[in-house]
Amino acid sequence: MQTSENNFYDKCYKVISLIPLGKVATYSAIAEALNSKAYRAVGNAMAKNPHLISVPCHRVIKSNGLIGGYALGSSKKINLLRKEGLFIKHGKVVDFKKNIHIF
DNA sequence: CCGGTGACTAGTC
DNA sequence: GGACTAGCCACCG
Repeated sequence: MQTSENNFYDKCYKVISLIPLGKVATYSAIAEALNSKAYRAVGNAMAKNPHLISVPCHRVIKSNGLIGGYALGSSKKINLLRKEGLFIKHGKVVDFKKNIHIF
């Protein structure tokens, strides 16, 4: 019985886990990868973040390049992204378009 | 079924 | 470029 591993949420986590280190993706991009436009639902999946450790949700940012939010605090998210080689300025990723991961 | 909610987005002023 | 509004989809009670 398929406990539950084919939901919209789990799909989000799966796609996000595909993001390589040093790269980022937008909520809309993830929704597109799921063949949907539910970028809001993607954010909901992160908000529940049952896989905060297993999934690099910190690599997910807004389409605007803003950091967005994080379960441990946006500051922690910025710190992690910086350690991955990304540049953050004023809460936004610098040249994030060059580090966007395309699925 | 319906209303409220959210780690969003695009458009307008 | 900052602030506000409306539209958007999935989940929960």
